[in-house]
Amino acid sequence: MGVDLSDIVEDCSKEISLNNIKGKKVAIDAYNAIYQFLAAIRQADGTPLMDKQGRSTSHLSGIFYRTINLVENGIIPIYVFDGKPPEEKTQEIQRRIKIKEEAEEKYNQAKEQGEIKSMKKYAQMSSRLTNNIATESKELLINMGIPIVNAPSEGEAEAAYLSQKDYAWASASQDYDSLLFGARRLIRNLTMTGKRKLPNKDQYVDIVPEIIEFDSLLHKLGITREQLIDIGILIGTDYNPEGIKGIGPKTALKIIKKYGDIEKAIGKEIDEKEILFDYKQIRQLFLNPKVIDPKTSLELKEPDEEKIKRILIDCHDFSEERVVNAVGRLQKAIKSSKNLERQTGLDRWF
DNA sequence: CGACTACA
DNA sequence: TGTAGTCGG
Repeated sequence: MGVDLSDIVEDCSKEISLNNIKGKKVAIDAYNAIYQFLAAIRQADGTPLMDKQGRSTSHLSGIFYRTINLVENGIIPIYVFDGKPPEEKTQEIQRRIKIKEEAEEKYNQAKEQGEIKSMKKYAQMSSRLTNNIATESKELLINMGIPIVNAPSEGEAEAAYLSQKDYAWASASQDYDSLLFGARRLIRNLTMTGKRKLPNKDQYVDIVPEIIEFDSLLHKLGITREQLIDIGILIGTDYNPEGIKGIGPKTALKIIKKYGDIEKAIGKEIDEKEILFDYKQIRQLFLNPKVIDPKTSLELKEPDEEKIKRILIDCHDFSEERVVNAVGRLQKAIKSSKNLERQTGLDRWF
């Protein structure tokens, strides 16, 4: 689940109103978003939304409606899809597969005992983002007129690159990895709806979008990007999920600030024998990830209403009324988004 | 998760 | 007009 920087980042994380993102392009980590939909859009017993053929449609519902909401709010989403993960991620990918298999097992047990709550919990944990789900999601987005980018490798890295090169104003993900990849801004909780249920509790909390600005984060912590990466490596990243035993975010920050980098802390607060990974190589994965330059500006396009209807209504049994209504909202929203862009573009000349 | 409905 | 509850696929 990426690098857990929450403890050292939270002081720098500021609430942001959707109004402040109006007219801006946001590179969305598509896998992160789709995974949330797959996990969350389910019935009480954990059954996902399905068409008549029993194929899951949770991802389509989630992408469709959330994207329209974003565009209605003047935000221009750019969905960034993962490519081939680096070799170094293999171990973490295997670990995740194992967790899902175990969750499936527990789901079956809960099902036998008719424990609805557990069924949902383990169904959520075992949700998988298949190639087919990614392909279907891309097809829907393209027909909605939403720009997508196929990352050559890590989506988070590509999203960070897009923000560095000004193809996007910010990147959006629940994970902090794009900060290690150098994203200029990271938006978390990029969603409209406020109240969310706390896991396992009958309590509700307000979920609001928040932003972390890369430069102010580094300034506030008094470190460089290289040092932030070293901190991440000590805590544990997708390339070394185990991190270093006994070192959490707070300790990692303290160590790196005191010694400067991992090398200089070895033999002091870090026992060399505890480093069971090639930290220099992992550093390079974050500093020089494989990315592509899209070369062309990423813009909204006119949606293809007929194609969207064919996908959602004909193929996946969505309600015609709902889809037609939503497509109408989307068309209108894209038009005003174009107007907004034209106006702010003109403003620069006056 | 987000749309939509029911109800104060 | 706001929100708790349920449905969607």
